[in-house]
Amino acid sequence: MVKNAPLPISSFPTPHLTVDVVLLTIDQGAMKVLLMRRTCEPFADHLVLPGGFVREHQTLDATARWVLAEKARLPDVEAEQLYTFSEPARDPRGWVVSVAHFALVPASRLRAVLTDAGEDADLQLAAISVEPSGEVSLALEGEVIEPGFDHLSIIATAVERIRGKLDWSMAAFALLPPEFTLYDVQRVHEVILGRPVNKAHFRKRMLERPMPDGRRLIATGKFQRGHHRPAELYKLEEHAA
Amino acid sequence: MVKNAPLPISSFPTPHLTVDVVLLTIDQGAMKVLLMRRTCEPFADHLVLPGGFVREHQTLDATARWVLAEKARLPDVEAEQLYTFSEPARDPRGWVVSVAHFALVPASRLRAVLTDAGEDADLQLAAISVEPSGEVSLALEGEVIEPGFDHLSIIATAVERIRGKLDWSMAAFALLPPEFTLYDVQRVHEVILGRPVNKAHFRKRMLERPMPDGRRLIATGKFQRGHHRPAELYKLEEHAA
DNA sequence: CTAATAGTGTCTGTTAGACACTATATA
DNA sequence: TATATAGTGTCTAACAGACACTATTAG
Repeated sequence: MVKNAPLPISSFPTPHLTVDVVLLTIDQGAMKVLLMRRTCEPFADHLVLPGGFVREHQTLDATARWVLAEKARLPDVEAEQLYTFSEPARDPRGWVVSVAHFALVPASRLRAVLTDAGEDADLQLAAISVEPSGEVSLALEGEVIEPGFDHLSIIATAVERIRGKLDWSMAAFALLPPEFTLYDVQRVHEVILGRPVNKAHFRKRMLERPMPDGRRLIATGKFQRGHHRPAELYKLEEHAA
Repeated sequence: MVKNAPLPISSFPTPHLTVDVVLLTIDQGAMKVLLMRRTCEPFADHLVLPGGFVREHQTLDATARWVLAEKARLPDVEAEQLYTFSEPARDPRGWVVSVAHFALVPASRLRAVLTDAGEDADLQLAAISVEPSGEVSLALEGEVIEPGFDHLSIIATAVERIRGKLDWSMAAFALLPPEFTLYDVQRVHEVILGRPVNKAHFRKRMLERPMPDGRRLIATGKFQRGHHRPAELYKLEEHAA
């Protein structure tokens, strides 16, 4: 695989390079990940992360966006690079290195895609369980499932990453609709961290401290009516631009 | 995107895959990075990060260790994966994707390698300056230098990463000899963070809190004699195994 | 009214920085 | 002695969790 640019770069074999995307959401009080059912070997009929080969003259980010748009039918979703997986045996077909990315989307938007696409798209939302030890497992309608390739490791890495950056990032808001109650935000944090957080303190902190990008939470004056006392809806301040 | 088992995987071109290593150290009160002088085009005579192609049946970690051992003459140094750089124009020779790693080593050990190898090895230690804005620049003996390829971006990413994890990691100890004074540790933190830290509080925290791996700092009873009051030497507790 | 959820006030322990203080070596 | 560096004690502010309290809706 010698390049014809000024000089040959090297005579060694080159790997196939792919991007796999861990699309996380919070649905019914649980972290879930989008998987696709494979139709061919290897791992035919297994569920795997959506992914695709990196094309020449394309960046990894662009490939991740392409995967999200084409395979998950989610244009306009940003992905962040997670880790590059290179175990030689990770793909039985040969030498395939995968740059894992992760992305966050509100369950409402994902549900729309799933029902719109119907079942023919073979898109599934698997629930993620995280042991206190950090071990991760997946379940579909209560049944534990084993994803293909090394994709369980990739998902575990994504969970670890989002837990680590939750506090100083806007991650929670990427998982929520544009307007939300403070309890919604708290529940997102609790689900991701896998433990309860202090209500009074959490609310104070969210309202007093601006987000990493400088924006604050502002009350909309609107209320979410439920069976009991309505909760006020908040939104992120507009971008200062 | 044909995926017939077992081969071929895809008919698209595949990229060259390399590993570049950001080897950081603290020397004379400054963060420094190990660079090598290139002898051929492109960027002939420029300084660049040590790196190498990933071979088939090798992991990225193994490649990073190989680069450290062969190019920097530092066997037994561990590298951590940093970020994968994929800008199509980053290498004028063609499509080269690089998985950047970073590693930490005490200046004493690096100095030994540099003097031992002599200047024929073309290894250089460049000082890293970090603006409050986060912008990074390199200097060699006071002269600002521009490394080849996108390696300045890679170094900036490494600085950002080590700043972020300094507090909860053992990073400082990888940059120090086995025995050190508490001031040594404080100075490492100050250089990396680019700001002073509180002496009394820093010492208390270092002595009271175990490291992430559970080990504590223990006094050796030995003292480093200088021009004034000697400072006690500490070391990391032995591994519990 | 009660039940249930929304939201607040107050206490307490921990962490961090400021800053002044003591301690001990060399010269 | 002076001086520079090593190391500590104390105050204060910010932060986080515990927990009880008030507030407002549906029914």
